[in-house]
Amino acid sequence: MKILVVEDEPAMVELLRYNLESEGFDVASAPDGEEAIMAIEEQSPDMVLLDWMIPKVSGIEICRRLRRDQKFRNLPVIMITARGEESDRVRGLDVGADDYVAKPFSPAELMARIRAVLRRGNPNAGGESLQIADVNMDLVAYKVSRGSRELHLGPTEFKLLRFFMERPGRVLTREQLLDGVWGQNVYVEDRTVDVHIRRLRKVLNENGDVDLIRTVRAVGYCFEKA
Amino acid sequence: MKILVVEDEPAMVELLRYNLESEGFDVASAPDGEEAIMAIEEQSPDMVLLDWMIPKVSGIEICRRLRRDQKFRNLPVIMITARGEESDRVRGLDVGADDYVAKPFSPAELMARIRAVLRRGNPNAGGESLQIADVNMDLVAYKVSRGSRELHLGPTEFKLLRFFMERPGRVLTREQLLDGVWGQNVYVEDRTVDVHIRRLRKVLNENGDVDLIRTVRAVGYCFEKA
DNA sequence: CCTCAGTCAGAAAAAATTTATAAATAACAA
DNA sequence: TTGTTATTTATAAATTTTTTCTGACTGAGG
Repeated sequence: MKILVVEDEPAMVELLRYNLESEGFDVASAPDGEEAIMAIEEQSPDMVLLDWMIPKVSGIEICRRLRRDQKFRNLPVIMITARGEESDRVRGLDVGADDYVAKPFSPAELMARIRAVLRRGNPNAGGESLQIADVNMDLVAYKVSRGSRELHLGPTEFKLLRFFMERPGRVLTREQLLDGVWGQNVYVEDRTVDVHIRRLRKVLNENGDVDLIRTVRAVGYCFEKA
Repeated sequence: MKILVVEDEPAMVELLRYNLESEGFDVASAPDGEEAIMAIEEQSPDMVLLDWMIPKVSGIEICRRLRRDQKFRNLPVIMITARGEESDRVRGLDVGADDYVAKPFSPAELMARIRAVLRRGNPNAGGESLQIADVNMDLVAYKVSRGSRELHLGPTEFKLLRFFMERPGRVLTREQLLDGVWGQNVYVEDRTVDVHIRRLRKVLNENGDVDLIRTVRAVGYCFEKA
């Protein structure tokens, strides 16, 4: 779980880094708005702690941009700032921040808010199994079954199916699948996805079961919800 | 959008009701924990404003129960309470509340927090589907339906319809359509647009439905608003 | 060995574009 | 109005292109 701290005061960065690392998070930091934007693109953190008053591009502006960008729309953002005025708080939240913490803040409360925001973003976390239609994936035992039939999946097929089942009903592009299943800086061909889709289908539909994976031509694939 | 207010002081309920209704929410209320639980089951609100100190079953306990219940795991909860101590705030958030507001609070800030929490819960709200007349386009699942009938569109028809539905009631020239749907440096004949319009019409009006695409002679086509 | 990931290449399927022709509409003159 | 003509759009069929499917092959690693 990586958290990007966007803050220009080194002392504050260190305070946050210390607390976050104690909670087991990876921490990256950026001292100003421009670097923040680059860091978000490059490191794809799981959450951003964003100071309002930072050089170059303001926190508010960054937040607005993230919310407009399809790719980062759901990236959790907590705004941190010295401005405690109510109107500022309202503005911070309305611009799309997930939460708002005023300086000076208590580290324990900030950590609680971080946990709360992350818990929301990942409502599946904590769940030990996924169930879509008649397909069940046991994330603890790493076993998958369709109906009463146990399925044997290779590691990649497993991750692929999991990625699908965490996003049922969504059409996912090959690029999204490669990023999510293979990892972001892995170079493999687009066609590789096709092949694994085929293998997954083969196992999933061994009996005459209906195909739950829908091909959306020129876009990608979708695991059907119902 | 229905919000359940769980609060035992009538004056506070009225204050909240007034503010919420001004923002266009439906409001239900429950004076204690037991009634709250029933109200959640029966009315299935979209969000709960939960006072910590209420009779019978405490707010904390209700929150805990909701978080354990598969059915209500994702129901947004904002805790409201007189207790402003940091340890209480941490506890409120860690028990699974989506946000925490201490009394006395400013109505404007509470409303901003409500909007923020609802926005999160509904990441689909931000233009993930288009609806014009009885035609619905789901941009996440890539599914199009007219009335209750599902339609099958090829990639180009899909993009074309999307382009139209994003600009209902506007007459679009073939050139505009080619730029918008095909891309700006693609050379294809004008007639190609006609062909795709025809295919789109065919699918859209398979039943005896009225044609929503109006031909504007010597200009182009228009997707009718109503 | 055995399993599995990745690549490739040809087959198959689906969809896009062009072409040719028919139909519709507008413009205009009688 | 009524024909006539020119222009524009509709439609089906043919062709081409794009995209996906599929089986087979290779090599890595247990």
